[in-house]
Amino acid sequence: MRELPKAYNPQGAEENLYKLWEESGFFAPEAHPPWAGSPETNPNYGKTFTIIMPPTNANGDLHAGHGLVMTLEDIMIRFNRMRGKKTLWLPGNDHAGFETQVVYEKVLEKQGRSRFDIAPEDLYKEIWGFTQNNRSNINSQVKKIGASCDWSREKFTLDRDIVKTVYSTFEKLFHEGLIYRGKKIVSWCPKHQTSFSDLEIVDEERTDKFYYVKYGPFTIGTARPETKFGDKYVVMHPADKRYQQYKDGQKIELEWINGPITATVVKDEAVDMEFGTGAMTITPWHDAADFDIAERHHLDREQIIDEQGRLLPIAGGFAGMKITEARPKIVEKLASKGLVEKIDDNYKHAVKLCYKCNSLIEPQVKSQWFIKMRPLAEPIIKAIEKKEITYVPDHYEKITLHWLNNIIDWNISRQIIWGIPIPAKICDTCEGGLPDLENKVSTCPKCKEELREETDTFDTWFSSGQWPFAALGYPDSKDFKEFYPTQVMETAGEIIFFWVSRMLMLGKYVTGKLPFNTVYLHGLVLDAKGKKMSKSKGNVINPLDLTAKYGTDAFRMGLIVGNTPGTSLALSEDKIKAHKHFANKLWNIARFVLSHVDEAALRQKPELLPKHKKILEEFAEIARNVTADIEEFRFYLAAEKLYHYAWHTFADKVIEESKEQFRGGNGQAQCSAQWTLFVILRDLLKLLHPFTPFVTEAIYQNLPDETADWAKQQTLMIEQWPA
RNA sequence: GCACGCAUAGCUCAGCUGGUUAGAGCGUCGCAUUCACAUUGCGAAGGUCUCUGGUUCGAAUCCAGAUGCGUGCACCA
Repeated sequence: MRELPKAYNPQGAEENLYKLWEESGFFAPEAHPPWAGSPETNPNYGKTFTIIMPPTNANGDLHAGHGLVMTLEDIMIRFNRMRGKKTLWLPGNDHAGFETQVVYEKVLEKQGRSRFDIAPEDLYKEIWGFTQNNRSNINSQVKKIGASCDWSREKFTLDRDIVKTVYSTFEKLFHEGLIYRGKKIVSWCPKHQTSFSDLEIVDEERTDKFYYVKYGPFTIGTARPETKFGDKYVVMHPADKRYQQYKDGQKIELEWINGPITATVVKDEAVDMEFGTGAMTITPWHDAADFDIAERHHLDREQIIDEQGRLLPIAGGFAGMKITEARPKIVEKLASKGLVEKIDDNYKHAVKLCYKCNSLIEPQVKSQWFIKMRPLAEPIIKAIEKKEITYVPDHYEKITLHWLNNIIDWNISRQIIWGIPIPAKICDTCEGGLPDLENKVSTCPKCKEELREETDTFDTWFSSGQWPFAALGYPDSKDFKEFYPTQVMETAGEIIFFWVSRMLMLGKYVTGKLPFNTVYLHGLVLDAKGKKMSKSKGNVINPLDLTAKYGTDAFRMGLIVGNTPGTSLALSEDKIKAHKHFANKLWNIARFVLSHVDEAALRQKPELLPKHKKILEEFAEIARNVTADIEEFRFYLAAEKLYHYAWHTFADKVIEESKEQFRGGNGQAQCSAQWTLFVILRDLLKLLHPFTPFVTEAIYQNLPDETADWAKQQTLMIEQWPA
């Protein structure tokens, strides 16, 4: 008979429990509990289970979404560990290039400084220090969530060996013709002063003015008159009857914004005859569709707007103006020359914005490094079609296929200092470039000119896209050989293209094997009202406040119960509170059982009453169902079933009815009840452990040391799963 | 335009392969308390499962369509 304190106090218990686990050494896959060491006692002997933790951005605190990641992955890890698999959960941090630089720019801003005033190497050192501080901070927060990951294998995306792997991938891609340096139109953020890939751009529907402007004999439509200074090509559809008297290549003299120019007629099928007047002029330097037309017809292109978003000297009197202030003035000038035919005030169109600062994206023509994605995507499309990858929820399969089938080349150049430098030399004459890992090449192989060192860095996703094999020590390490490919990639549905799909492509390309065979995607964690959390809205919920208030187990249950994969979850404090009650209920269940169980009596299995046999059978059924639910990633159901069983079956019925046997004082009935209650409590703790590791361990540590058919382990974490 | 979702109690959502009176948490109302637990227990109210049609012995669940909401991608002179 044991006496537990009246209420469970998570605040006092959790830190020591985590320490107990960590010091036990069982976070590492090498350590196996006594029962797991042979195929006779462990049906999963020799099997591995590996999750590579999505590397946490080393630029701030843990947020609620991280809480969900850590909980989901910890559930899978603890479950598989208890099932006897050699289980590895590899933690890591991401330098998160652009994201971190943006965060750090805000830090600088507060100090009245700017990144453009700091020498690049000094800035790099500062951000390095910043991320190192954040790393240790974040790791301690991850521990508070209860993550049972192997800290001895923790990696950072800027570790020397990771960078080496990233470099060799870059070189391999280049030599196999899959990376090229090309002068193409890219999305440029005038605020952040860097180019992006297509994924960092968001669209927004806007209503603007649409101007009909006379262009010689034509009327052209435009929403951006400020880009039109250099327009010297007027394009129409070859089948457009309205313009059939104008021939492709025909020159026309006309009066334009800053005086007379010679325009050239171009016929191209990209023009939509239904839109505007069916005639348009093009600005290839600042518009992707125009760029394509210019490419097809080998037309000149000229920069009109500089990197800061100001007009260049070609704009004549408007040079130096920001485009927004220039626009009305330019329209005014056009109008004064009688060139504005009409203005439509209600033109709805989508504009492209920087996903981070919502600045208008100004496309620019730049020489950047691109990856040809088509050849990388093909094998993944085939793998998905052959069902070599399981998506949870499965509709992500279609979403991925749709994206892969329409994939475009990936710009991996970023004009920021915080990142992995692109190890290459570039030629300012031919604008080509080549990898030069050992700094050996000095003249351009094509034009024999002197090369200069590339100053751009890689898109962070280029390195994190290689994370599973890089973090495991590809190609020669023992870990890579033993744990790659991994089993599950669990991450946010939001980054399915950014990260998951690119990991599949780069992993398959570099190692020949898919990096994982199951992709589990969770939705967003929203605030209690269902709104996206953001610092500017001030509705960010700090997970550590909640764990401090209600206990980590309650927080974890609040994130898991009722949260189906792929759908977003409104994080309600009430729900977490309810699960604090659950943790306490569990504690009191244990309090009752342990105070009614005679340890000595457990050393011999009693003859069980038929009703107790039936109760144990029903419990075994629950255990089997829960096991199947976890194996099939229905954590929300498994958690709910256990919650329900513990409270409304075990406590409300089994325990209540057992009081009769304890009151009766009948020896056999009482022994049968004791045995039944104890076995269910013990095995219920095991089943609940992946979900609520702390309270279950706290109770476990108070269990008797042995029974007729069982001996207590060092920690509940390494007990054998009861189903 | 193409694609992918969602629609169930006042609120937030479950309902896994179609099968008896559709569930949970929170909220509301009532009752109970020295006996594991007030961080509690018991009970109640509250749902034509968006609509229409179909498949089926049987549909919240499968199929088709409609309506509403959301998301991604593309176009956007």
